[in-house]
Amino acid sequence: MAKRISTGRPTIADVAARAGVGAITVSRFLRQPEKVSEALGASIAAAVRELNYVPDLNARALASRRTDIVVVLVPSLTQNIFSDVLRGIYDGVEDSGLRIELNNTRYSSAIEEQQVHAALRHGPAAIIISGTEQTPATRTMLANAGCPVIQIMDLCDDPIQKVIGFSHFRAGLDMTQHLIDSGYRRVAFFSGWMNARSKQRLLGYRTALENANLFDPDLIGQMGNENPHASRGSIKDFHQFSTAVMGRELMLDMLDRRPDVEAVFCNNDVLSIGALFALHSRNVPVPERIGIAGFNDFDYMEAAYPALSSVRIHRWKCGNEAMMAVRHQLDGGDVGPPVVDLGFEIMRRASTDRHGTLQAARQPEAALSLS
Amino acid sequence: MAKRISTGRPTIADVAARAGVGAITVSRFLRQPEKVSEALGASIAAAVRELNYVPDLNARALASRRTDIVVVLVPSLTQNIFSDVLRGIYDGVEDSGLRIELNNTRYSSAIEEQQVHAALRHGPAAIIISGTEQTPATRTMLANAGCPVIQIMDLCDDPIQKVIGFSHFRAGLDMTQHLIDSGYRRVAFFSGWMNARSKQRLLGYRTALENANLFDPDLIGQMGNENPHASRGSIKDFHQFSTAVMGRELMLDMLDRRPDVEAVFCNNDVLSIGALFALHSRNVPVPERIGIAGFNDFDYMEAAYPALSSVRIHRWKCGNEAMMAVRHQLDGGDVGPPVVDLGFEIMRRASTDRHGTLQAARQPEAALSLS
DNA sequence: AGCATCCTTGGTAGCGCTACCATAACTGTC
DNA sequence: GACAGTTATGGTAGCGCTACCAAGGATGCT
Repeated sequence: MAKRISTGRPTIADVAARAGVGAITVSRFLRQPEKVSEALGASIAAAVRELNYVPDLNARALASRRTDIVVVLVPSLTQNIFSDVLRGIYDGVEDSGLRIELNNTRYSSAIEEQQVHAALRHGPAAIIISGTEQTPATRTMLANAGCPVIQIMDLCDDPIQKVIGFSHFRAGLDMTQHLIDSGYRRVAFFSGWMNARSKQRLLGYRTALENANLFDPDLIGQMGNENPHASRGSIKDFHQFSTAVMGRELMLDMLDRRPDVEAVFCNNDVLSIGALFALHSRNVPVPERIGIAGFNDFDYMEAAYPALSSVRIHRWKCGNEAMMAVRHQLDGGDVGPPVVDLGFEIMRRASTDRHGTLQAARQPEAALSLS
Repeated sequence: MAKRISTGRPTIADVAARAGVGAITVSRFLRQPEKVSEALGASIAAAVRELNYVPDLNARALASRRTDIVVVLVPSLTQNIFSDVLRGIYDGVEDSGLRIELNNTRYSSAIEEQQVHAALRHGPAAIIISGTEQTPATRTMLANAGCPVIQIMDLCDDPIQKVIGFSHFRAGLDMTQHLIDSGYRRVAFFSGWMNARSKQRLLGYRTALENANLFDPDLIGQMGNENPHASRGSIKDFHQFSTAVMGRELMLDMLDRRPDVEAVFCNNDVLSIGALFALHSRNVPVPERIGIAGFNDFDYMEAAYPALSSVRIHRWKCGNEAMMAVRHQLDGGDVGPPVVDLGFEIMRRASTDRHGTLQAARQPEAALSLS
């Protein structure tokens, strides 16, 4: 009778006995098969198969002080932005044996710090963290984590190890410039609650308008000053950061307050959908009277009538490249360039095509496609 | 010189030495403080604080054969449905010390089976799994997992331990009935790729129409027969299950094919948005000429013009109740009722209000709210 | 007082794996 | 053919924690 209840599952010692080798050789074969001769490898593989042996990950973790867990920290689960990033991460994890521990930081540095601290307790294989605005304590912990650390969805000059993302400032700047170039003068900015990255986009908006001598602070519409995620209370009547209802209300309010508004740049696509419906309800012609642009380029932007312009950002790619970088490093590869700029794309569609140039240009195409 | 490089972090032995007690007493104090006398507890707590001791989770896992990891399996990250469920789970995990390992099964039973198998290798604290359609092998593994197992987002008669969700069949049935009651006769059904739960909703739709002698298979519009998630190839040009563009195309096609169509029940809100824009583009009056209903009740349904009817399902609550049930069980509580039906709500809005009854009924309310 | 019972505390012996070192076998060089 | 250098294999000793058992002291009862 054993003193301790064992799992009953075969252990590495069972495999070693059956294959007639030392336990350490089995361990070595499982992790670095090339270091074991072919003959032994074959008999070990056979023993593993016959016993249906599966290594115990906890024992491995204790002995090696390293797990297979990639810790991912995202600020929010509400927005599809991060589901796309996560999809990229999951599509990159396949067949790697890595597991993903997902943490929700709720846009709170304090929660993020605590989660990083907790995560380091079990020696993660790697850490993927959203944004570049970590607290000094978090940065220090991450710098000393002893594993790959990838920051994503933003850019900065001094990443902890590596950052993969794009410039929110430039994205805001370029879309605003597009609106100006399309002939709109009084360009509004709509947003829900703003995080650090939203603020960069707002700064880009402001800069573009200031450069054109068109900036008017009165045209900035914002709802929801609190960070609904960071608070622990009132979980049930949870608020989202940006909703279509907010976009509608912002638009209706702006129409009343500033009927001379010519275009709105929405910090989030979902706001732009709400704004569009508000204009529909008031029979305001889009894009002739008022132009609309969003941010993120979710799929419904293209389907809208009129189709809505937006800034396409590479969410899936961002997550996927981060995971690929992690795997590359875990396989012994180098870190590569510390800053990877994935860029973005200004999607010019009917909703900002004030003078019908887009349609005119497209006409021949459409004709061709019908032939 | 130690034979093995230790972490350098204080261990339980260091704490025990400092507090002048046995290591096991420290361990006991950390896990079940009530079993240790107050005097010793105080000095142990002091030692923990002074040394900044943090237990090693991997060692704990190896010795106790149980981790703090709750394994969550969802079929998709694409749809906001599951981000809401996840939010509920995360809102329930706070301050529990539990960690979440998120797996994406891609609507594939084979992948799900493999992930459950892998997850059980590290003795999870609990498992939360979407749906009730597990393979026999998966069911067996889960039944023997030796930890709480909660199935969510659907119902069945024989849960593995406990199921928390709602009836997709009844939801489909009730919404279709609502359309019939609103005066629509030729009611279409739009869907993208369909999973088991979507099929239940379709069955509800069909049943309601058959009961009213109105079923017409020609009015079912569907796009995307493949399961884009289960395949491993072509990850980059990834398709979503249901998109607004699909909804638009389905609507345009239906208008051409069956101009007599009177209403559409979309299996997903995002399809209904596309359908609405398609009708806008053809100047078809909603809800007078054609009614539209969706499923999920995302926030933009209320903001649309006209506001879109939908089936509100309790995604957040589903995730949250699952997590609460897990914690209750881990704290030694009982499993409770094996089947928890969270129900759903038919949100009647302007898009299905063919005869203006809703508006008429609301008028007094609106007047009151202005006073 | 004597005995049974409960509660608190500690010692021992692993959990299943891998790091470190040692050894043996093989290779190539002069 | 002797030597160094390389490669393949194994033994030992933990990694840091907790399950199990035992012992001692306190309590309650007859």
